[in-house]
Amino acid sequence: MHTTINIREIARRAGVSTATVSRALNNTGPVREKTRQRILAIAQELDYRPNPMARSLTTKQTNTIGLILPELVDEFFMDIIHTIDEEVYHTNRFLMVASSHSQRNVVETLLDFMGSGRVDGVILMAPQVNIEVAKLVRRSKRPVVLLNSKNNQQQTVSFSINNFQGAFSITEHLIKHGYQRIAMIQGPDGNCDAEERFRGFSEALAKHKLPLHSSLIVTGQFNEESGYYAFNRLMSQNLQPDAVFAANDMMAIGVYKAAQQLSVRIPQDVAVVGFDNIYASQLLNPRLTTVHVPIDELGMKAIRYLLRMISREIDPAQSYHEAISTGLIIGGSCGCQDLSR
Amino acid sequence: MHTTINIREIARRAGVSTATVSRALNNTGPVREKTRQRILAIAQELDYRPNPMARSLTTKQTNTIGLILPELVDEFFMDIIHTIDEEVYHTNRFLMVASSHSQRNVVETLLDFMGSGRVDGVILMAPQVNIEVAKLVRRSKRPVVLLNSKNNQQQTVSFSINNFQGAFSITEHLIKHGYQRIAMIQGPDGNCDAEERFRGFSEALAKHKLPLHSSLIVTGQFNEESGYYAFNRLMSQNLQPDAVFAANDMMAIGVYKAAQQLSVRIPQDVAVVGFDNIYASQLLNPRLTTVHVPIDELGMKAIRYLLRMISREIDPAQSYHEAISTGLIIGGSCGCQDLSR
DNA sequence: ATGAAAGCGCTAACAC
DNA sequence: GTGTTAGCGCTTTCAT
Repeated sequence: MHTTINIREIARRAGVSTATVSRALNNTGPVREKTRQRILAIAQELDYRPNPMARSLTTKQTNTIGLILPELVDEFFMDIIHTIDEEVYHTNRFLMVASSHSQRNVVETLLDFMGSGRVDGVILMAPQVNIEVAKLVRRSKRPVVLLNSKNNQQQTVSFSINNFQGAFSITEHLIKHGYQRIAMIQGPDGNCDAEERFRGFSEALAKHKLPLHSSLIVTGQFNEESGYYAFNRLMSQNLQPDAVFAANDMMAIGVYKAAQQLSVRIPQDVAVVGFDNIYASQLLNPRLTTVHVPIDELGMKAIRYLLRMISREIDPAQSYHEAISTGLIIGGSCGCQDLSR
Repeated sequence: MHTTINIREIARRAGVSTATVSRALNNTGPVREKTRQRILAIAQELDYRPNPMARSLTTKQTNTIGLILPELVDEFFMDIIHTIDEEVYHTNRFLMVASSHSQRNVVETLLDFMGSGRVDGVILMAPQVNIEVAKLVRRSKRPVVLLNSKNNQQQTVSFSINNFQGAFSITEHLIKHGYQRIAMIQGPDGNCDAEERFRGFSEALAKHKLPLHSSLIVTGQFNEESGYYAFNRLMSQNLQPDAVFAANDMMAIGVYKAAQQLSVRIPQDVAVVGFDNIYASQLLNPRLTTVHVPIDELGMKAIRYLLRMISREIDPAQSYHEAISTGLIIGGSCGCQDLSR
């Protein structure tokens, strides 16, 4: 088994110095055309591939992007990975993916990624970013782009879904249907997506002078199971809702399951709407009315911005925030004539 | 902004040599306990993190695992990533993810990952692995584990779903229902999952002496749209099926949509079954009868095996193959009493 | 246009 | 138990 071929070997065979080989291969500095050709030919023939570690050691560039997600489940996160991979691939870089296995660990993962120079930059999705993490991000030598974090973090770069606007619109949509007792199944405490969605909900109620019944507000965990239990709880009390806004589609699916068991008809007895527009939401019967989250756009903007920070085309110290608009997807679950089936 | 702190700085402050620091930090070789403590304290205080590139350069280990998937879409692949990340994380490694953006590119990605030593090993899912790739894998210096590839590749390590068995069972299940004209919507040509599923289907028919009508075999692309068109085609011909086996759930979803538009009732008019048991399949009405694919187990076995190859606990030159059994998920779409709703 | 040589930060013989 | 030193493979001044 032949030993790994390195730049010295190429240089030796071409009868030049390693410096020249380096210049020829990287198009950095002048090399006589003839020499260039010779070097390239030899490198080609030997299938030479520069050792990325050695290169990184000198250049301090890894050509690697880090992506930290809260969890590695759901098509939602898959879409993020997909979009970012696409962009990373086209710029000849690599993608490291990690999930923040616990809140404590966002910090560790971040440190491992950045502190030691394993990546050139990080995209961090952390709907529950705490102060410690925020501090870390601000101090980081490598650029970091935040996704769906509290947008009041100063001195950071972040992109997020306009949760407020989405929640506000869909709530107004329910109000225009004439529903009077609109319940909300909130997302988990401390999750800023959840908070913003709740804010959109309550401000829409306020605008239309509808009361906010505390008994109609329950908290879920953004998963199917909690939606299921939440709906059961809502229907078992005196004040029953005529419409339910689940803070995400997974919980809405739980609502559908519970409704079926309780023989509650959607939307005749209770209207249901969600948030995210996941693939499964279109399979529900009736199709779920929900808020479309342009996840591709989110990922795309984040990675493009990060790459420009890395190339210093944008000053990494400059803070920036952008909220991406959502859109309403009308199904039959809100009481509208469902056009999709 | 202070310059990056390195091992020399730690050594200087501790009044020892870099060698000692290295030994203390890595628990390799003897260090007097008192010295150890001092070094550790200083490292801690300065929040010192060894440069992984420098380390890799000497040790020839990257602590990074490469994962190459056909595409970065679907919960299916997300589950793979999830499982592998979990294991990778617990062994203090990192995960690089890439999709083989085109068949041509499996080769390039593989070469980039391995040839240059960016990763310690690779998990490659390539249902259409060609000869060029197979050769590459066999020659590779770094261990490679193949997922769902043709299991007749010699001298490789591979894990796969037992597609044959799954397809055979579910086809037999349909036969036991008494269906006589069972159609199959196949997966794409050259895809070995697809081929095996078809083989299971046709052998089951053969075993029960049922004819294989070529007009009842159509080819899809493993996506919803192609399932939709395939079903339309099947229903528009003289010989209409009384049951349809879609080679994966996504195509089965397409079948459901087409059936609804054609006012074909499932299972009264035509029974439908799928393969994969994706999340969405349980949302269909009636719930889809399908084959459960233990994707977690697949990912887990692959990564565990790979790690053992990397640690030389297992000889990487030794070839190995294991097929993971599937299970039947009974819904209402095959004509069985659906228990789930 | 090319080469010599320093150095990136770390590990691992080998010496003491 | 600790230090010296030679790399690992590459890029990059600085000469020439």
